[in-house]
Amino acid sequence: MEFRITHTDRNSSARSGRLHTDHGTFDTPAFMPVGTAGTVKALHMRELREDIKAQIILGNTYHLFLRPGTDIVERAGGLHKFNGWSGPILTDSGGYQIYSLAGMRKFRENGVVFQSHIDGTRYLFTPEEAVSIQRRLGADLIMAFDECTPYPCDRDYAKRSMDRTHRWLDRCLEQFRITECPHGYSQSLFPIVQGSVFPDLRQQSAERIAAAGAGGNAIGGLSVGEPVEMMYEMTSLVCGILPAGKPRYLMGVGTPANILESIALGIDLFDCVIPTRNGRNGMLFTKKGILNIKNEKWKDDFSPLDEEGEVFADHEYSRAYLRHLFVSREILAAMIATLHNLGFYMWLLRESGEQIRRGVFREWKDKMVKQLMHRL
RNA sequence: GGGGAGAUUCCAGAGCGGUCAAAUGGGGCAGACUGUAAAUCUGUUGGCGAAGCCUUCGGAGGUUCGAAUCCUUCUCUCCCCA
Repeated sequence: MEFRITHTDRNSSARSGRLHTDHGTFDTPAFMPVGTAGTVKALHMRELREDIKAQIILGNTYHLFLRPGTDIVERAGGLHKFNGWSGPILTDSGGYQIYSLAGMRKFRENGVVFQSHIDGTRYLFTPEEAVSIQRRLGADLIMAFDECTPYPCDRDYAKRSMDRTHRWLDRCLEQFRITECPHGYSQSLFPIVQGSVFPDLRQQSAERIAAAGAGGNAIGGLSVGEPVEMMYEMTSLVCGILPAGKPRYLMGVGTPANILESIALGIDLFDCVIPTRNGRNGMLFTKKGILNIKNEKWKDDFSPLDEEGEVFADHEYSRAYLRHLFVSREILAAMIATLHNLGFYMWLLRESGEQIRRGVFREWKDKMVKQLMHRL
C-alpha cells in the first residue's frame, strides 16, 4: 500500500491524495460503502462499479467468519474473487460487532468470547485470530482487533479498555509480521485509536498508534452516541498527532455533514451504514437536504428523484414512484434508494476532493453543511 | 316459503352489565437508524384539551344507579333447507 497527499486545503486541515493497493488506486478523501456480508446490500457489483463509481468497499470479518466461513472465502481465492469486486477492499476486524453484540460477550486479556448471532455457538476471537482470518479473506486493508468502547463510559473503563486494545495491537502486528496473504498480494494493517471521549486518553492512544508506524491509521470508538461536538473535538485532537503522511480513517462516520466536518479536520477515509441502511428505510440524502421518501407529501410529486443527482436512478424514477415502491414494500425501493444514496455520497466525496484541490474546501464545506442537514 | 347466524372505532376482528374511546392484526400517519444480528425498529391512529370534558359499538325505543354488552322492534347482510 502506498499513500501520497497531493493537495491540502488553504483554510482547514483537509487534504486530498491517492492511495494505491494491489487491487487498484483511489482518490482520497474517500467513502467506502459497507458490504458487511460480502455484499453492499441491494446492489450489484456492476452498479457499484459503473453507476456509483465506488472505489473501495468494506467487508466484515465477523460476518464472513460465521458465514460462509473463512475457509470458503479462502478457497474461492479470497473475498475479491468470491464476491466479484476486483477493486480495493477493507475488512473490519470484528471489534465493532462484538461491541454491538453487547450482552453476549466476555472480554479477557487473551481475546473476546462471544456467541454467534446466527446459531448461538460460542467463539473466542483473539488478536492473532482476527489477523489470520483477515489474511485469509484477503482484503487489501485490514484492521487491528480492538474494543470499541461504548458511550457513555467512565474514564476508568475507557483507560483499561484502551490499554488492552494497545496490547492487542502489538499481538496483531506480530501476527501480521509472521503471516502473509495466501492469495499472493500485499495487505496493510491499520491500528485503531481508542480513548472514548477523554482528551488525555485519546492523546495517549494516538501517540501509541502513531508510534506503531503502520501504513495507515484509524480512529474508532466515535459516533457511538456522543454529542457530535465531542466527536469533532476528539477527531481533531487525534488528527493532530497521527502522522500527516499516512491515511487517516474515521471508522463508522457518518452523515454527509459529519463527513465534511471530519474531512476539514484531516480525515481521508470513511465508512458508514447510513447511506445504505437508512436508504433502505426510506431516508434519502441530497444536496438540498434530507428527505423521508415515505412521507405522504411525496405521493404525487412526479419530479425526478433527484434532479441534481448523478446516478441513472435519480432521473429514471420520480419521488412519487419511489414512495409508492416503499409503501408497497417492493424490493426495488431498497435498490433505488441505495443507488441514490451511495451515488450521492460518492459525489460528495469527489466534490470534496475537487474543492480541496482548489484550496477552497473550508468555504465550500461551511456553506454545504447547513444545506445538507436541512429537512425537505 | 321454512330454519339459523350476524351488524363494533379506516378495514378485519375481540369484547358480551361497570376496570371500554373499546384487545389484537392490517392499513394510515410520523419518528429513529453513524466500523450493518436491520428490506428493521418505535410511536401514534374519534374530537378538543393540563387534569378533564364531549360524540361513538346498524336505526328507534326500553330495562338499569350504570348498556357495545340485557329486552322490544325496525332495517340490512350472510348461511342452510325447500
